[in-house]
Amino acid sequence: MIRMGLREMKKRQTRQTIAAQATRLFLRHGFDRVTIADVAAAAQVAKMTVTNYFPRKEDLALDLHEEFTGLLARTVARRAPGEPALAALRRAFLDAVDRHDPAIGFADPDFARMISASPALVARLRELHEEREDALASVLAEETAAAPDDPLPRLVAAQLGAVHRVLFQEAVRRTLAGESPDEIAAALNRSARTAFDLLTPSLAGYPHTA
Amino acid sequence: MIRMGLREMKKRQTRQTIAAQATRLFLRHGFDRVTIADVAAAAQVAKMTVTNYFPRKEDLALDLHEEFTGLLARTVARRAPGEPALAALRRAFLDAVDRHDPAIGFADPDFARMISASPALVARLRELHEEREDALASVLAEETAAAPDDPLPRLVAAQLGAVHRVLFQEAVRRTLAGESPDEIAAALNRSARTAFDLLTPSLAGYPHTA
DNA sequence: ACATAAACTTAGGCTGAGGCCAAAATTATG
DNA sequence: CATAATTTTGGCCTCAGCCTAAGTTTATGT
Repeated sequence: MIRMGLREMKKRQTRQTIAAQATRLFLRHGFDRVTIADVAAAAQVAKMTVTNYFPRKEDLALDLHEEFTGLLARTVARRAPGEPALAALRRAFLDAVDRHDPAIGFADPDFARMISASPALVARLRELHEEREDALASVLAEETAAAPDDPLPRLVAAQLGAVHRVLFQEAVRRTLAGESPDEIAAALNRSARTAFDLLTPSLAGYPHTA
Repeated sequence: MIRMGLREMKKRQTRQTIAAQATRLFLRHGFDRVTIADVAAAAQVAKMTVTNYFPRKEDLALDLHEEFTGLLARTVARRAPGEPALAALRRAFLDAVDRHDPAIGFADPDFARMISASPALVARLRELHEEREDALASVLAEETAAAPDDPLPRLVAAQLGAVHRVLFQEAVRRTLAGESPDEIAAALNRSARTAFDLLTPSLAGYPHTA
């Protein structure tokens, strides 16, 4: 049994209730037409409490953060010793496609519609993609013991991040177009192979183990 | 002489005055501490007039839009027939470095500081990078007569866009660090070569003219 | 030249996000 | 059981973004 006081239990409970009510309202009425006050009322807490748990309104809808932004960095950090980053990410992505993993873009059509319809959420998603790329760049810089102003880790992270961003967007686009998860998976599989094949000549040897 | 009515003249004048006053205030006090009402007062117009010309407050500080977002697409569209996109962009970027072109990240330290200090402006900059990438993707898709769901043009555009984004960020970072334009140009030249060399194995043959 | 139409500007008000604060309620700790 | 730490609360404030209705200026057709 995990050590956890009553206080922490209640916090989780409150946070969970707020997020659940928020998601419910957002899906029903659209992100922009639901106010923080509405969420607070539905969760039966004060407006300020909502803000305490979710500093920005967008976080109410995109409560992934750590899981999402650390995805690429974790995959690379945990890969087999000596394996190129590109190969590890390729494998991980294709696995995620098979799992219909939400982290690479699989989502309910309603959820996808909610996100796409809101400029604020789209902007937040852009920010998350960037954070994810930065985290990957950090791992690559560390691993290769690159000098602080060596542009290579950032460049490689940008290439790899770009691939994942484009594939994420394709998943969302197809979801909005009404395709089934299996159709989307098949298409993503093809696109991913195209993408990773494209980068292979440039990145297959990174990081250099020489 | 260009044909232009009195009305259009006045509009330009008003827009120019608003933008100038806004920039002056932003540089002096910081973006977030200047309100639209302040700008309106300084430009001696109504608050709503400011909003009419610049729907978003961020546009008051980043009034580049067309010039910036069309940069890559234009370079590729106007390159010599048969020249790879990568080669054209490489040449254009290195030229821009020599020119200390603001469009690739050269800016006054004060201006750079103003942008970086404001989350809203940083977010807007992300959005502009994305628009630029989308414009490039459109040109590439058109040129290669790619099928609507062919991921290749988007992937290539993402790679090329990523390079430009990383280099832009490096320019800003070095500006904030107090480096001189010449120092920055020298560093950017090296980084750009690294970046374009990195992509060469993957992209030198795109688009295929076969 | 004049009247009418079109376009732009204006003042004012409204909503909602985000930030702040002091007080009350709740939980933890000695 | 008392005291300290934390969370919640309600209320207040500023400002961006949007709207409306009216006023002003410029363009157009007769």
